[in-house]
Amino acid sequence: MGVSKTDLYTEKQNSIAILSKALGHPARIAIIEYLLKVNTCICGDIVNELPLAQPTVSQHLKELKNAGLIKGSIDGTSICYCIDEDGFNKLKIFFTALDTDLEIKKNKCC
Amino acid sequence: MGVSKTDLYTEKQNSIAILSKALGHPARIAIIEYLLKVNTCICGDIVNELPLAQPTVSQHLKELKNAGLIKGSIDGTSICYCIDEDGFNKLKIFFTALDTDLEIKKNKCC
DNA sequence: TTTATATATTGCAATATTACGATTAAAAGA
DNA sequence: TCTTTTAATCGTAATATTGCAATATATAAA
Repeated sequence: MGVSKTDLYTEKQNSIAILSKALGHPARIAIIEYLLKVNTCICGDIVNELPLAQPTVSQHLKELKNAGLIKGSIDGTSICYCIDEDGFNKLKIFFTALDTDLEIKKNKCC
Repeated sequence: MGVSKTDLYTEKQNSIAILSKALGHPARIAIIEYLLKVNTCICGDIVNELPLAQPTVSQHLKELKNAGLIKGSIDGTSICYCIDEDGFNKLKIFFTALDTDLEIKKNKCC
């Protein structure tokens, strides 16, 4: 099928999955790392940075934006992109709780 | 194409992307959450827990195992699964560094 | 107004993912 | 040995993703 039954899971499960999925491509990790380094940049900067064509970069930016991991604001003919803390905070909360759980339980395995 | 050019990115970028991608489906988040709750379980337990058929669950388990997020060991006719800390530690390191970066720079946006 | 610049959108081909029925494999018990 | 139990694998259909050329859009500059 290729389609996931999102209505069968909790809102939190879907939310974490959407955020994780957006980070599930090396180009998008590269974009995030670049944005962390330069704080803000325009699409063209990323096109110069990555070995991908402009439409492909634009598509990756769209996915990161839809997931809530980056923000973009119009600045003349270009668009200024930066990290969106909201998305990363949600992930941080999830992984922190997960990590606490693992430490308490000392990760009992089989 | 549908294929990502993994050789064009750093090992770290690919590694984080693979781990994130594995978490990019609500069923797999549900499996992780369930494993955190019960520590260890067999495939059949997850089949009872999730609204998915046994082959589908088996496939999701395989992906989580390949990514290094869970471990499985043979126990008679069944297989005992548990969290693999190694994968989650890699993610933790990435997100912790990212978070430190954001706090230092106070996330300067456009 | 025309032209240049920057980015988004469209359309398409190649490939990957998701889901499940049917089947297989492997160990345990009768 | 035969049967049951448990989980993996195979095959397949439906859908999603990735990447790019071509095109569209929108603002700025000349």
